[in-house]
Amino acid sequence: MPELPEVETIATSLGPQLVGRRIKAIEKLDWEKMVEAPDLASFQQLLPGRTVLAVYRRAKWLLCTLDEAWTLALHLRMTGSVSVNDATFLPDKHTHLVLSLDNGQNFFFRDIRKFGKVKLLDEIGLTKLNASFGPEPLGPTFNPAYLVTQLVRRRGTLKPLLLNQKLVAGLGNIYVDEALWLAEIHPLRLANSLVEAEITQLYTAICAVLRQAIAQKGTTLRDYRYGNGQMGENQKQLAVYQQTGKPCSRCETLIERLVVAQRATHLCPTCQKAPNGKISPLPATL
DNA sequence: CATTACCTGCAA
DNA sequence: TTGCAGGTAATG
Repeated sequence: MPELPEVETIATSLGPQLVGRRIKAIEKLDWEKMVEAPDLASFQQLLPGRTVLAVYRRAKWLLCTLDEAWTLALHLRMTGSVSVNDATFLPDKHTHLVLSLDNGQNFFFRDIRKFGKVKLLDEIGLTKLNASFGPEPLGPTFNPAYLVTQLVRRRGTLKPLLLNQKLVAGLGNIYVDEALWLAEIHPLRLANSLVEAEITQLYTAICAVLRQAIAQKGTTLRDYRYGNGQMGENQKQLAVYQQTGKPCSRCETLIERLVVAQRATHLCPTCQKAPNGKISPLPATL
């Protein structure tokens, strides 16, 4: 579910609820496979007693800086959500991790599909996690020049590359489709076929869709919530994602759905001209 | 590069 | 009943 804007929104709302709190105990942990590191016994031994110093996001990871140089890292994957609740609120069957806090509240990690992951990282683990991702798209090292150097030397289809967290961190299926529509670029274009002007346009579009989505507190399609169960608003702004059959807001052509890299992909076939050799000849205007 | 696996719930 | 879902790792 959550991509960069959703995890960013969650981190922002979670910070005031967690920073300064001490974790008293692990009250529930009934899906042990979600603990990726360290081993389960160490996780259970090390976490109680830690104090939360900061909450932030890197890529799609939600990171809680703890004392003694530990970091609690959570990945929500498709259906994960977190919340902080009064002690009277009991976890349901999908809530697989509950941490009691020193103010009497409980931190919940709920995940219907059980794809979510939690790790307790030392400084080396955190460094390795950071190194496994490309630049933050809204940070200083992601810029048109970087995108040019990355795309010109890569073969392969554009959309899967944009989903690759090593190229740029935090994009997922929603925002890749939205950015490609905004940039008027077809998802099946080969990465090394883009000219510089298109790459600059793509860069601008990626930043724009992410900034708008953050301003809208994320896209709630089904499960995503932030804060006290609130829904995002960005689903009202989607141009193509899950808009199959509706008219394009730029040209009125009906939005189409296809499958690219095994992922549902939405586009305007008029605005986003078909790539050479894949669907139809590339118009000379490109 | 494509396919499969990991899981559950929901809509068609 | 089938297909589909915001993600990613593992496997041919």
